[in-house]
Formats: sequence, C-alpha cells, structure tokens
Amino acid sequence: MSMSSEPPARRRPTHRKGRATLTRESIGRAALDFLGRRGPAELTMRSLATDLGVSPRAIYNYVEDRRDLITVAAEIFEADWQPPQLVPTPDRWRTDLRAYCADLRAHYRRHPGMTSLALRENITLARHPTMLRNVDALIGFYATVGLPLPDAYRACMETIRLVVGFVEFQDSLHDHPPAHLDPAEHSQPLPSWLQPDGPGGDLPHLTRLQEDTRQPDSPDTLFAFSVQILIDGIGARVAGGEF
Amino acid sequence: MSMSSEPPARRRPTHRKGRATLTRESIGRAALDFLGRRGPAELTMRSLATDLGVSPRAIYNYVEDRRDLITVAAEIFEADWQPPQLVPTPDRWRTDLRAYCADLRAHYRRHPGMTSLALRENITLARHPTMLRNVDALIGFYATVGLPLPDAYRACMETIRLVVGFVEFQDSLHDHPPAHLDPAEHSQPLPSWLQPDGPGGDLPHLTRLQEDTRQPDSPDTLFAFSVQILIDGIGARVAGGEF
DNA sequence: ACCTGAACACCGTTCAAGT
DNA sequence: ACCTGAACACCGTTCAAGT
Repeated sequence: MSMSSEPPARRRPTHRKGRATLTRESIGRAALDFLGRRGPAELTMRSLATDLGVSPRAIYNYVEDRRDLITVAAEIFEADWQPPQLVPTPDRWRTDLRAYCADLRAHYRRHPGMTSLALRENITLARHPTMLRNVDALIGFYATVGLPLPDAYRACMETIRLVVGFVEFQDSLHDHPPAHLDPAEHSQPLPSWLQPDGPGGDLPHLTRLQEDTRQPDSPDTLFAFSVQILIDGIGARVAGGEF
Repeated sequence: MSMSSEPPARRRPTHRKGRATLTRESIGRAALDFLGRRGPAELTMRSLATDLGVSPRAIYNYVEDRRDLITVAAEIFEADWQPPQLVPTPDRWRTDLRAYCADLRAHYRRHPGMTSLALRENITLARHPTMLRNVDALIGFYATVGLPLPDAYRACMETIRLVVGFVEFQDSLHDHPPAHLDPAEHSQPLPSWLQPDGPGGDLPHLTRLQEDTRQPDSPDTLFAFSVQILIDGIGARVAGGEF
C-alpha cells in the first residue's frame, strides 16, 4: 500500500557478514534440511548453529527454544507437501486414494524422524493454512465417496495415521538400519526379531513362514497390503450407499 | 539338577546395604515403572539411579548403555502382556479381534512413551519368547480366518502397527496433554490444530464439522472406528473363502 | 565383586558484553 | 539490532580408587 512519494521504509538488512540474515523461517528450513541429511539424533542447537555459521545463541533471537524450533520445522514440512488430486468418482476413488497414500508416504520418508521428534517434544501438528486445506480436501473426498461427515473426518485421521505409522515403524528401520543389525538380515524372510530359534520353539506359523518364504516382503509390498485393507474397509462402509 | 549331598553353590548375595542387589532384570523393570510414573522425558541414567538408591555408575555394571537399558525395559514390557484368547470361528472372529486390539491398546497405554523411546533409540523390538508366541498366535488366527499365510503375517503386522500408532499419536496426546494446551480445547469439536480460523478460510468441511458437532469424538470412538475399518478390510479379503 | 566420587565431553539455555 | 564468548545446570559415560 505504500505510495512511491514516501521515503522507503527502513528495511531489515538482508545480509550480515557475508551470509543471509537469519529469520524464523530460514532457521526452520535449515532444521528441516538438517533432519533430511543427518537425522534427528544429530540435530542439536549447537550443530545447527555451526551449520548456519553462527553461535548457538543467535538462534534464540528467532525461536523460543528447541521445542519451538522443531515446531517451525514441522510447519514448513507440512506446508511443503502438495497432495495429488483426489477425484471421488465410482470407478476411480480407490486408485486415487492409493496414489494419495503413496505420495504422503514419500513426503514423510524425505524427512526421517520428523514425526518421532515432534512426538518426543509433545508438539501438536502445526496449524498451517496449507495443511488445513489438505485435510479439508481429504475429508471432502471421503464425504463424496459416501461417508457421513463425522465418519469422513475419522477416515481422514486414520489414513494419515496409517501412513505416518508405516513410515515411522517400518520404513525408518529399512531406510536407516541401526548399526547393530548386520546387512545379512535383509535377505532373511522374517526380520531378525521374529525369527524362531529352532524346531523346539513351538511357533508353527513363524517356522513355516521362515521355511516357505523365498524372499522377504519389500516395504512397498507391505504398504500396498495395508492400504488395500484401508480401502476395502472404507469400501465396506460405503457399500450400497456409494454415490 | 543339584543333589542334596553337594555343598550349596556359592550364591550371589541378594542384598547389599539394605536394598536388593541390582540385576539386569530389576533395572529394566525399574526403568519400565519409571516410564509409567514419570514419562520418557524424565528417564535418565541419573534419575533412575537416584530412584534405585545407587550412583549412576552402578547401572553400567548391568547394562551396556542407555540404549541397552531401554532394550531391557522393552523386553520386559512385551513379555508382560498376556493377550486375550482368539477364537477364529465364523461368528466370533470379529468380536474377538476387537477385544484383542482393545487389550493391546490398554497395554501400551500403561507405559506411555515406551514406543517412541524405542523408536528414537533405533531399537528393534526385543526378541522375547512370550512375544514370539503372541505374534505366532495372531498369525495363526488370521490364517484360520481364511487368509493365506503370507497375508496373515502382513495382517498381523498391520494390526500391531494400527494399535501402536493409535496409542502414540492419539492417546498419548489425550492422556498426557502438553502444557501449552489449555484444558478448554478438550470440549471443542475439533482439536486445536484443525480449527478453521473463520468464515474466510474456504475450508467447508472443517467449518461444517466445527459447527455441527455437539461434542468431540472420544479416543474410544476413534479407536473403534479404526478397528472397524481394519476388520472390514480383512473381512473383504476373506469374503467367499471364509472357512 | 560391586560400588562411589570425580572427571570429561556434550547438551540446552542464559548472561553480560561487544559492534 | 543482532551477534559473540563465557558460564550454568544438566546429561551419558568413563576412570581411578575404595570396601
């Protein structure tokens, strides 16, 4: 709204000592990048400050504390996601929902530990306009498919929880295996913590799985199964009243 | 196997300075109790040592490090659960599965943060005989209901993930609300991070939910919905070939 | 054999002082 | 206005020494 006749307002300098001036947003984005590169365990106020080329104290000029820093990072993380389009037509909604879940999964995988960090710091998901629009669209999708609005809301929450839970509990182990697991475990039909000891254990189904399985389920296979269960579960609920 | 004629083997003293001698198990159980009482943020080697009445160094005589401590606690946690019986008959499997999930949920809620701690320390679930038996039984249940064995395994994993995810992402917020959320939020139809700002936001479904909902879903309602989706999803997969 | 006390390197956070 | 350097209270972990 400023007229050209006014003297330009004094502006915050954009640089200082060769690097861009810090902002709350730039710090949050740096934290998010850090997470993607080095993981949640290494993200400390001091290491982030080193990355940014400032003293640790400088960060506190823009965020309250570590909790606040992670909140900003979570906000940016959520606003960064652009979901694929959802077309709730009778012949396409299942396919579209599958693609939607796959895309959400990929987004979370890009920033490992974001969720477990937020969990640990008791951070409620950040309230960003983009995130609100995305949630609203997913609820609308389920409503159009045939769920009553309260159920559409519950289905939306369950969908997000399924994807986030899968990434945190399954993908994260696969993408960043802990150091104490030797790589040979990966070719086993069952994960190491489920392998039956021997024939004496009286674990008939695990034993049969261990013997009969040629190669272990890939994470993608497991994810496809879980999403199919979700889709069929939703499908059962709209059966009859669908459209 | 020792005969009565042999001199009794020298035994480890059971007490020292008035308190019971430490063992790997007693330390793990103390850590688990601590989690239930004071939560994961306060569980440190030093605070646990104070609780036990020893110096921090003493703990290191029984566990390798903090990671190992949490592993022992996780083992005990898993071995502590006695699941309800699963009877895979045509008329009862849905009811039994519902009860099974409810019981597993209750078990995890008793020790808040156990999962997120294990996640953070990259701990694969502990390999305890009791846990293996429980997993084997659940796979057997799904197999009897009508799933091929590989699908029964996938369904077992999905079931556990659903329950654990629900406890970590939903119940934990409800049972231990973060300090910055005022209690008034609890009576709102939507959680604070989903409330639309005003009429201008163009969030039609969230706005309608906010206006039409009398009282918010209880965690139990949300959980029942998620489990029903799971059951229907499994049901769709065994339809026709059921028993 | 099992423990204590002191110490080290690290962390989040704050204070007083610089420019 | 924005930053640095030093400091404080905490943490996991280790060392040397006690009983």
